[in-house]
Amino acid sequence: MTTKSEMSRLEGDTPAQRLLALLEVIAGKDQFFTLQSMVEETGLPKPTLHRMLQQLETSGMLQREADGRHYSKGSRLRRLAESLLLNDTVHGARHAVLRKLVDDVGESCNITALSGGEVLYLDRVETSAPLRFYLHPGSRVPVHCSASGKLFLAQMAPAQRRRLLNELTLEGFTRNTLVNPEALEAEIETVGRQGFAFDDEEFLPGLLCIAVLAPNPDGPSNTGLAIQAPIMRMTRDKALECLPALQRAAEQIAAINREALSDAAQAVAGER
Amino acid sequence: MTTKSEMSRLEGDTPAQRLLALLEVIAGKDQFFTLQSMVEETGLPKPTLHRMLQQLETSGMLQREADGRHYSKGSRLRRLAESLLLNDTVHGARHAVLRKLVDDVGESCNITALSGGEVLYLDRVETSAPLRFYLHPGSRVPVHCSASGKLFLAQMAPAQRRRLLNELTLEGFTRNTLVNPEALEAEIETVGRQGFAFDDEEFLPGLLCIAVLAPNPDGPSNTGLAIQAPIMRMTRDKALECLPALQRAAEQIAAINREALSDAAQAVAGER
DNA sequence: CCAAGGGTTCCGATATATGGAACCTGATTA
DNA sequence: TAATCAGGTTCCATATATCGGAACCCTTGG
Repeated sequence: MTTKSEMSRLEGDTPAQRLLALLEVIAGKDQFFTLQSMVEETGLPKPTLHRMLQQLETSGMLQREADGRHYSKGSRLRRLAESLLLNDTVHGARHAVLRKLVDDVGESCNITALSGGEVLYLDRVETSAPLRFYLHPGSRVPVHCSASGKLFLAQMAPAQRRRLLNELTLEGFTRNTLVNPEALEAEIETVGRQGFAFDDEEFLPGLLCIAVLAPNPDGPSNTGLAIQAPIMRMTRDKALECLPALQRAAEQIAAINREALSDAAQAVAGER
Repeated sequence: MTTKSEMSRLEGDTPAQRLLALLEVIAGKDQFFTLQSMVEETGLPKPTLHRMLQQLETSGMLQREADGRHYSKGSRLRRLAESLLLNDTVHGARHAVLRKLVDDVGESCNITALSGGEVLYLDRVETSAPLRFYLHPGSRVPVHCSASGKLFLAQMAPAQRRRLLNELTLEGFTRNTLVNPEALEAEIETVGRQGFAFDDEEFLPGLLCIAVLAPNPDGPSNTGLAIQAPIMRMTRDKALECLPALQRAAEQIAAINREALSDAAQAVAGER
């Protein structure tokens, strides 16, 4: 079953990226593993893998058992993982705000960012209601058919926006998707004036979203916050009722971002 | 204060290892950071660091804020860390056994392995008693003056042992350190017969240890288990009273190792 | 309009990675 | 005891990535 099926051959353009991909495979293992088992799992040539594992071993990321054939995760790797998770209060704080918002409005919510001309889902908390859309952090959607995407567009300088939109094809996903540039411009103008945006089945049939930006007084914001619900439970009017809670949450997230930025500027070396 | 003090210039012999070291620095950051701040912290040339960060960004390990200057940890990095910690029940299980042993005997205990001719501390749980030696996982001590080290030596074939000891200098740390090869051989012989070993102030003055190996029927064991206590609270006789508890714990750890190995051999692809 | 402090790009010299093939090693089998 | 085999390890010519000084490009802020 693990023969030659769908192993992704450790994609990556550079050696370093391939090594990270290897680390991900290793991270998922809950047992000891051997060179050979990794060869089968990743499809990499044996000497290549041998070299990679050797590097990880000499740097203390992996360790070998007595037999010299089985590897397991080293203490340095574990410390790295712990440190990564411990020192991520920014994400933790954002996530807490998100969770609270989901509690308040009873629908799935997510935090988004503009990345490479697309909207990137940074984090997401699902409602507990049985009927729901399943979208996960890390996925991307086009700007022109996303509520927060339209907000990102609205805060751009016109020239900048035109440059971006010229490179993009306004792909139509549903009957409601704005594929006409003029219509999109008009919508963006409205959205910019209002300070919030809808996505009324413009990307997925049956999905209605409302979004705002985490306000950033010093310039454009790259943090969107959106509620997503099936139209079975949500209308534009109902969504508007959630707007205050949404804006409150957005302000909290803005405060978290602001703090993280100013901390970084000072770079105080205060460990606890 | 962060000017030119003691930044370690990201040690590492290969690019990949340097990148991992960079990841460790990033892991410790709890805020956004910029290229420039990393240059100051690591001493790496700007273009080099720029390339590294770029690689991490394009692979989703990092992400940039709206200003394009501040980086933060990406979702893929977070997932990697979570996966690393979640799928490490081997370590978790071992640690639980260790913790229980510390409860039972009331003194600090650790799990060790032989690595590159030295004894490596894999894990350690401290007693709560106020007076204690502070040694941490990842540190190394010479084989000839460590209780578990002597056990590792005792299970080697004589030729193998001689090869190792010939390369080592029997450095003396205390009055009790066995620096005489004949005396060491005799001790090893005793230790091998008994199945347990003492370190009676042979490495650190005032520190007494007793160790056993996690038994491995299929060959030599690379897992030692030791109790370490200050002589204020511990004598050889008292240590012997702890031996049954120690051996019980060692057997449990052996069972955990055995399981992890057989799982690995089968390499069943069962996710939950 | 001109600095100045970042970030980004260039590019030739250099160091690494690559992976097929050969080699070693210990365990099993004949 | 020798032949076999399944890993692991090493070799090495070639392809690729890294390195980092220097120059370039932005965005502030005077």
